[in-house]
Amino acid sequence: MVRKTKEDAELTRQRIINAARSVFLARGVSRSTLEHIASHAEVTRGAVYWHFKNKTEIFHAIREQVFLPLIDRMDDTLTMQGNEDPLTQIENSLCDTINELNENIEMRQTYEIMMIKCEYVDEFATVLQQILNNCSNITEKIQLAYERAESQNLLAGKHNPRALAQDTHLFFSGLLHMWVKDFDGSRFRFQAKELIKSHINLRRK
Amino acid sequence: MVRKTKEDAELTRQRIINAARSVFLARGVSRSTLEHIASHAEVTRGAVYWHFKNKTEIFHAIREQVFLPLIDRMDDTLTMQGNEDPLTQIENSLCDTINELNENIEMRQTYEIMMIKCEYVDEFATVLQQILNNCSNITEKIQLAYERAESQNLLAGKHNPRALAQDTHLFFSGLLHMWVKDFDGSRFRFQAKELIKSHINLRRK
DNA sequence: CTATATACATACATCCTTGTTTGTATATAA
DNA sequence: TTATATACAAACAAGGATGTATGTATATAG
Repeated sequence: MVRKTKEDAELTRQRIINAARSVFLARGVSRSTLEHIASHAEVTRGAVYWHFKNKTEIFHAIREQVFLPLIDRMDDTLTMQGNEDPLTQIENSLCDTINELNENIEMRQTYEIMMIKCEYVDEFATVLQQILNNCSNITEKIQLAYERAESQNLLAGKHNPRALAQDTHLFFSGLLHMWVKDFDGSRFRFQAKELIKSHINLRRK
Repeated sequence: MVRKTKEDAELTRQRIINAARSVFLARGVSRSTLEHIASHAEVTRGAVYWHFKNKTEIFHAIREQVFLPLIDRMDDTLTMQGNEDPLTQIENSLCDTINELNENIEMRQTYEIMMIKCEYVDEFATVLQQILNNCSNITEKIQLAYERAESQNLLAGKHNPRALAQDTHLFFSGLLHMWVKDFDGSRFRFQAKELIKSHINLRRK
């Protein structure tokens, strides 16, 4: 069969993306060929080349599909003035991300690909800058929350919010890396939320 | 020229390893061919195949050459009973690693390759387990130091050493990842030691 | 109803890359 | 001194992988 409607076409595009995510995860980005992806999506390389210029474009599509919404949500959780105190807000936003990783297969796979199934050279090197930029944004958001916590006199000791935010960000960054590497869940996944909780409790008065 | 003495042979072996490190760094592990490595080492693929079974073996050689001594040194710094207090001992051991990254080119390159220029699939997947094991060891060492700090009544608040050690480990793990990604040094490298210092100060009474 | 653009499938040409095999000069052991 | 193992270089064989070019059926616009 050929020539579907626009909806059909969009559907095969999505199937190619999903197939690519599975193949990238299993074989790594560089060892994945367009033939692997195509056959896993039950189409031919012709279809893949119709929807994407090359493998790199598929990679970016996968990345954006997961990370663009994620960044928005992270921003919301941290900025939203809920009825919790700022420290709990930080704790919840971190735990939410862990929850998403547990429940959202696409997100979990995408994280794993970006962290340990991809080589950041040539066309992929630009992604590193984007990652660093996102980190800066998140750290700033966390800092704002710590500033609110400080003004509400919730913090133990007299540490400045900037340093606290950077420390929290690095902690969480490390946690995510370990979470991903901990396949069987025996080392980090099972206690991720407790680690977050005690990290935040370190700062509580 | 052919057939050198044993010392000559060992020397070319080392040149191949050094060449591979450079090539891996520039092109990523999977895009690096044995021809790239050979020509960069000014030998032919024949020499490479003589010294190594394949690319994977070179990869492991690079890894072991840097990480085996590193682990030993990290152990020493943390276990050695110096005249500093345990918290300073932890701080110093982390700062030492940063110093090494700054000064030791091979180590810096190797870290970068392992973190962002390598895909952990198939033959490389086993490395993940080794990484997790190393992390466990280091965390335990840090925990012992925190226990000493606790018994010397150096800690602010009443947090258990295990949680503190895990938090420190995750923080440092995140820091190393960011350190590597921060090419121009504008975001993390320049303040890495300050970040370590304030992380430790968070725990100080 | 017809023409055209769309959404693919198929076929083709080219370039690497890998692993192995063979050749060879020389250090070294006997 | 000679035989053999060593430390490579050079040649060989074969299989992918990529990008493009071409073919084609059909939705859709006019």
